[in-house]
Amino acid sequence: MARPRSEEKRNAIVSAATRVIVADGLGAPTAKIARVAGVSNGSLFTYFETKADLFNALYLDLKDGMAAAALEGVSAKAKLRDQLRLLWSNWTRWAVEYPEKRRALAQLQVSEEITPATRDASHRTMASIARILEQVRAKGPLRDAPMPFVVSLMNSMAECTMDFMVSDPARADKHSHAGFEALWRVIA
Amino acid sequence: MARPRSEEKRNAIVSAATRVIVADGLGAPTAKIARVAGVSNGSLFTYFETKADLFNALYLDLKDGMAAAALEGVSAKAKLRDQLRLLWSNWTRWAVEYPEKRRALAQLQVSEEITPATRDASHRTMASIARILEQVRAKGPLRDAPMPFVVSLMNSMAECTMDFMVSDPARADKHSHAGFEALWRVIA
Amino acid sequence: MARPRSEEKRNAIVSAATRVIVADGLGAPTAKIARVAGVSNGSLFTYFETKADLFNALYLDLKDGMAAAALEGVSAKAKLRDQLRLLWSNWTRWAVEYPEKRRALAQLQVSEEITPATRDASHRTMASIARILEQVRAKGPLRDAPMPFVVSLMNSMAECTMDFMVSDPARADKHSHAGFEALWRVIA
Amino acid sequence: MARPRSEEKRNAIVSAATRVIVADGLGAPTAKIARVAGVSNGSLFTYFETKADLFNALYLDLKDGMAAAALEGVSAKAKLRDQLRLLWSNWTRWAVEYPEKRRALAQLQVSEEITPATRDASHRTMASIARILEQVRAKGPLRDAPMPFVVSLMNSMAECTMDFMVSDPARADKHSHAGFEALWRVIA
DNA sequence: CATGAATGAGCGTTCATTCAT
DNA sequence: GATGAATGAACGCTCATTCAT
Repeated sequence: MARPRSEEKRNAIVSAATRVIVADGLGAPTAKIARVAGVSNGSLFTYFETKADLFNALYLDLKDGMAAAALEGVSAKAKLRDQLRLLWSNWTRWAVEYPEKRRALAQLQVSEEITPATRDASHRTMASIARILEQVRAKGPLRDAPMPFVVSLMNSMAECTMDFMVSDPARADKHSHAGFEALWRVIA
Repeated sequence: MARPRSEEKRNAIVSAATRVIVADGLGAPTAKIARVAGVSNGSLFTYFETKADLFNALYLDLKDGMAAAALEGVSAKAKLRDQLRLLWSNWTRWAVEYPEKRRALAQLQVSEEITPATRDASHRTMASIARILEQVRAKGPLRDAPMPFVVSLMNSMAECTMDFMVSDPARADKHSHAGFEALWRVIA
Repeated sequence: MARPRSEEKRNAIVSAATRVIVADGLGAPTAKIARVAGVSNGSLFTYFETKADLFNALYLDLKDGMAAAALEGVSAKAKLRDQLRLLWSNWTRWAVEYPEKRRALAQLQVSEEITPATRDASHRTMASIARILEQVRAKGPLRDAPMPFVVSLMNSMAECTMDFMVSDPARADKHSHAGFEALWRVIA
Repeated sequence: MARPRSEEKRNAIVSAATRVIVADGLGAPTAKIARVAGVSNGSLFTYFETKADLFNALYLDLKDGMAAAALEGVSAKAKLRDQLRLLWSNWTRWAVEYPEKRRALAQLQVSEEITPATRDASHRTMASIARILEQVRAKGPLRDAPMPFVVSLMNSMAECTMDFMVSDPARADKHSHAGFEALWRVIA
């Protein structure tokens, strides 16, 4: 269909999708997402042609938001370790602050509905993060490993760290720190 | 007196489920699993009461198989690093050898159908692996981190490693080695 | 704004259900009811949430129609015996005129799907009839029997009468008359 | 199939069917009936070729038992009114004593599975009862009504009476008496 | 464009009956 | 004959998507 009218409505749908996915999984009916968003089930399809489209858009939204949060205040002028440390701390804090977004993202990550194109796009969004990582890696023990491998490693180490921060919030900072040090040992 | 339940048929179903899940995801129709297994759709339900039961059983089967493969030939008398290295090498080789099992397992891992009880049972199956890891950790930098955190880290680092081994089989050994060294740096 | 729910469609479904139940019993597939009604099987469920809901609604519809037919032209000013006689005659004529409705109703009556709430509601619909009966009973031999017992008696005597009117239509009036006289002897 | 071996097993099935029907309705699985009877589901089908056959046999069994109970001690030499009174009292007492049998019978009565042949056979079983009724009717107000009509009337009046006896056992005798007097007024 | 009714393919599960043991 | 596994048609209901209003 044509371009949707109301950005507001689009956002309502995307945000409802996040909450509904967390509650009901990816099998959640589009009708429920629409209801939670406060729009009719028909309207959902004027904003997203298919359910898969909605999920792909949501995936990108979440990834963008996460990357933006992670990069907040990270300056290219700072020392590399400090850049990465701030990045890591922003990132893991985001996860604790928006557990729903993270849960939804985790579900989408493994969904077959997310197209390769979408995954590609999300890599572009993560590019700034990857650039910092690249510099750290360049002189470390993984200097010969493919970059995507290193990115994956960082991602999954971050996931682990976030899981423990979320499940044990009292020691969230401690877990975050331990995770960072582990990462640093891996790549630097 | 009557036809006994056939272990063979049960295995056919479990194995068909593995293949069908890889092809069609967890939403795959039970009827298709039955067809691929060469049994009637009704028969599937004499071996597994519900689709979720089948998935839980499959999850356990796969985890057990994976753990057994990983522990093959690992001797408690060997040096710790050698124990862990063999374990890692067995484990990652298993993933390359049975990519379908790994793909299915990955899907199951994030499924809401897998019950906490099943996850518990799978932890028990992984206990021997965890024990080795525990000894390595005891004197390393993560000596104060919770064991489940370390297990998670190892798991996800293994997953990353396997992904790259599968996608770039020519250098599988290299990736496996790099993964192991990274792990060692993290915990030892 | 959207297509409104169509009363016409609802009626088509209810009416189709009547006919299909007569032909196939209460086990009749909802899909067949939908087909006979000329709607998609999904549509049936926008008008009635479940098959049981449809049956409860149908039950009430039929009871209401039956009661309305029975009370047609019955005036509280007439002599009691004349009131009851007209009621009886209306009632039994309705049964002959709409044998399908009666057959369907008979099935529904014994169905476990009909909820107590529905049965209650149907009693309210029959209240006007019961009131007439009550007055007749008050001075007759059953003056000490519980009202529900008397209502039951009347109902089942009516059922018998209708059965014979339907199966032997040539003498329908005769049977109706004999039934009424028997009833009168019972209660007056 | 051939004639079944064990009369005992047949009875177990029939008796189990009674209980299961009361609990679960006519839709009860044959497997459950078999289990309650303590036989395998396959065995049920060596005693009754189909589920419908079982139901027809059960129907006849129940009717036979009911008729036998009703006729207990009824002597052709007694006065007609006394014969009918004893019959009625036996009959209604049977209903109170075996509420499950009556409930099952009520369900079967309206089932489409009971064949006309079976209904015929049951009439033959009720013949002795009908003969007494016939004599009473011969000189009463229904002397010109068809016998089946009168039998039906008596049946349904008995049903009503039993319902109230079962639901209000403290006054069972009173209800039985009131029912009998009503019947007598109808036919004598 | 917004709405929500309409559509119909699709799914998990049940169950009467058959058949291998 | 007894057993219970095997079979597969059948059913109620869901839901992504379309379309009339």
